[in-house]
Amino acid sequence: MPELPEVETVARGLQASVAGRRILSVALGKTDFIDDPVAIERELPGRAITRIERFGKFMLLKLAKSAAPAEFGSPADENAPVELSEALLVHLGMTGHLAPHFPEQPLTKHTHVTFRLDDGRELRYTDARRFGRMAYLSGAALTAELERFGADPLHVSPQEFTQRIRASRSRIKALLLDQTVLRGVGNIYADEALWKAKIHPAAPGNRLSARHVEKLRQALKQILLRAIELRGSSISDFVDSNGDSGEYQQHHRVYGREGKNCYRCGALIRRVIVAGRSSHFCARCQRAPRGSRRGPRRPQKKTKPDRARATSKR
DNA sequence: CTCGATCCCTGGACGC
DNA sequence: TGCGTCCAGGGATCGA
Repeated sequence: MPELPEVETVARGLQASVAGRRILSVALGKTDFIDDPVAIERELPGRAITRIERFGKFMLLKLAKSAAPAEFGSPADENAPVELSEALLVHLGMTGHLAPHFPEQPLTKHTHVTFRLDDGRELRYTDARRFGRMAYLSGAALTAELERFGADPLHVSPQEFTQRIRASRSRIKALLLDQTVLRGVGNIYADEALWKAKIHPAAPGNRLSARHVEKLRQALKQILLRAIELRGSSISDFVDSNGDSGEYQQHHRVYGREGKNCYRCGALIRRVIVAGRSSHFCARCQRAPRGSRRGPRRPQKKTKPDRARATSKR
């Protein structure tokens, strides 16, 4: 469940611990979560990690060709100050970890990528479920990839936020989770922000008042900033690049509190599926939108004819 | 345009 | 103790 605060925490840790290091070699394990494994093996060795930043739920390890001694008389250099942008994108998915280790530390299970660094350490990526993603991108491909994503909830202007939310009839919970609308928000912080702003997760974006939308923007930003201060939420196995847990899970108001009392009004916290995700909310504080009745929802209990093995792939 | 369903994957929780 | 089953969840994809 690494979302924006958790990824920010990890990125800051890596910025402090491995920025400036050069990658000497790459070792890959399972690669089905890597866009182009061959490109990783080919391009990364020799590159320096100049900086680590968060982009939505991604970490961007910015790379540079480390002082490949220019050949004599390579005139193009002046106008082409190195590849303007090349980076390794790392998405932690649900269970991804990226952290430096000393070579003598035993490899933990599910370690799929190891970058040997020029200071003797290894930057290791582990991911049990492999819901994460890794990709080496440069130039136009990098730009195009990043442009797919929406606004950063920490920096989006009130105007843009309002425009993005009210432009859609989708339910607000779906909009918050949609990375092309906002980048970085996941299930936990979406629920927390909606609770704080007193908005029902199933409310259509275009039916929210301007006032509610602005309240939501502020709630989201406050919650994310506070969560970053507390180094994220550790609910399953999240730890930062130092192996430390976050603390924000102790401040959750609705997430994971189904059946407990609302901290604001005392009513029971409920959990329903919205946009295919568990959504926790207070039925009293967060009123259901008027027209959202949809009629009695047929539970449509378990539909497991059998484990269909029809993989399509690609 | 929007939605639900399905799949990917594994570990942990739970029932027997 | 151990096995089976369900669930979690970000994101891609497909059909409705």
